[in-house]
Amino acid sequence: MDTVKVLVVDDESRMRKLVKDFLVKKDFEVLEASNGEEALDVFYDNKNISLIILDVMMPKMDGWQVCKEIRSYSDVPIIMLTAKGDERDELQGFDLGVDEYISKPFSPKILVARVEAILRRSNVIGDSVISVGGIEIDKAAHLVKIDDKPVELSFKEFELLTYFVENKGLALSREKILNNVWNYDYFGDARTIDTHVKKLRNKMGDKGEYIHTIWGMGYKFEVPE
Amino acid sequence: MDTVKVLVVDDESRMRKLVKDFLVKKDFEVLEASNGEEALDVFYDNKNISLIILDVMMPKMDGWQVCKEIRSYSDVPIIMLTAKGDERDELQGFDLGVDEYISKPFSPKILVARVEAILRRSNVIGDSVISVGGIEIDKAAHLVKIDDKPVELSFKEFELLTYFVENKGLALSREKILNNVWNYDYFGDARTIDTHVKKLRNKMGDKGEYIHTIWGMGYKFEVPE
DNA sequence: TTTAATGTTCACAAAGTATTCATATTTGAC
DNA sequence: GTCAAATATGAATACTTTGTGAACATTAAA
Repeated sequence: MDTVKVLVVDDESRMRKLVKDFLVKKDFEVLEASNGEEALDVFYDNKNISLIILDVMMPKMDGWQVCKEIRSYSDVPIIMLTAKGDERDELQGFDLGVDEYISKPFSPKILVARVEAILRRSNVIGDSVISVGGIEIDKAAHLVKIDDKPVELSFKEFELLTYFVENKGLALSREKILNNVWNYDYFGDARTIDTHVKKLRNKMGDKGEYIHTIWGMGYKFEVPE
Repeated sequence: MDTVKVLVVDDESRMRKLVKDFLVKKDFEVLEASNGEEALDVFYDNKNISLIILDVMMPKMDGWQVCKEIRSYSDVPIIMLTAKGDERDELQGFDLGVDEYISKPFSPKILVARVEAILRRSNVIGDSVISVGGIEIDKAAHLVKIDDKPVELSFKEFELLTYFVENKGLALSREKILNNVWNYDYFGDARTIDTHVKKLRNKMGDKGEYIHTIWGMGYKFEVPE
């Protein structure tokens, strides 16, 4: 399986190093940022960051702002680190869509354990086979089977189908699809998606109908009852 | 939407009540068990329990055993409660597939916030579904159901209905509707709204009557008592 | 470097939707 | 009830979005 990328954001390099060392030991790939602005830059420049560990108190742009900004684009899991033990702060964090909230000082081992727990829950690690309505996606093997027959998909087609399946039942705007299957800074034509959807539908046979067009909005993957 | 079921397992009834009260306030349905064996019974007798809050120290069968047992059958999210602050215990918990680990004493509000965070991550709590008088609008899925039957609405119709429902009971002038459902710089005929209202009413069947005309003023969405 | 596969863009056809408009109907004031 | 103004309605038209095939660009493999 590919390495899992984690972005660690803290203004203290000592703290970043501490966290990084423990994550690297568990085979995570660690990216770093020393303030909020940098965090956003790094996040948008790298496509598949799986989790963000975010310090609250930072110069330029604090953790809350970073969290808000990122949440408007992405559902990536976020763990907040803070020195304060203020309950209201913590509740505020959860309202912003934070997944976990850890007070300094903390045990690095436990931080890593929580990272793994959250990634497990968000299907990033663990079972790499998703199966829905006769469609079987093996992320680790980069393989798709439909009704137990292998289907040859290109890289982008695979990514797109995986994104659809992982978000089944949800209406997905072209913008959202671009942000998640392509890079955030992709400046291409949104119609590219249409072309890929067309090819996907063709290759999927009957099951191509599971990808519904929502006119004026985007697409939705849905399996019949 | 259906209520979300949470199973609270603790041998102290005082503790169960505390947790239950806070969960009920947030519209969760709470089931209780006072020891490990009971917890398993309740879990297997109830199909759709969405999350388990599990005390570690209990007579008969402790939290770890319960967790192990349940994990061999189910991926239901589990939050462990414990009096100890022992790191090794906590790591052991995560290894067993625990999602969260909270030390007593804890803030009930924060417990509830963590419950919600985990359920959000496991896609149990979807983006809010608005439901009024038999009309159900799922914005995330871009879907409208009337009396549990899906209704096909066009993009504008969907937006218009959503606007009505989100402002039920309020008299809405055409100008206001134009500014909110259309763009502020929309330069078209206000009669356009009439046409869309007409189509909406048709597609809504009986429930079309919920959109009232306010003569000389605009429209109002209202459900009968 | 060449070749093959994949990804992207584009133009046009096809489908679906929004808007306008003419006419019918309803409403409230007198 | 009558009238004028407002709203409802259906059909025609204008517009937008999407599907599709082919050309072009890019990347990876040979």
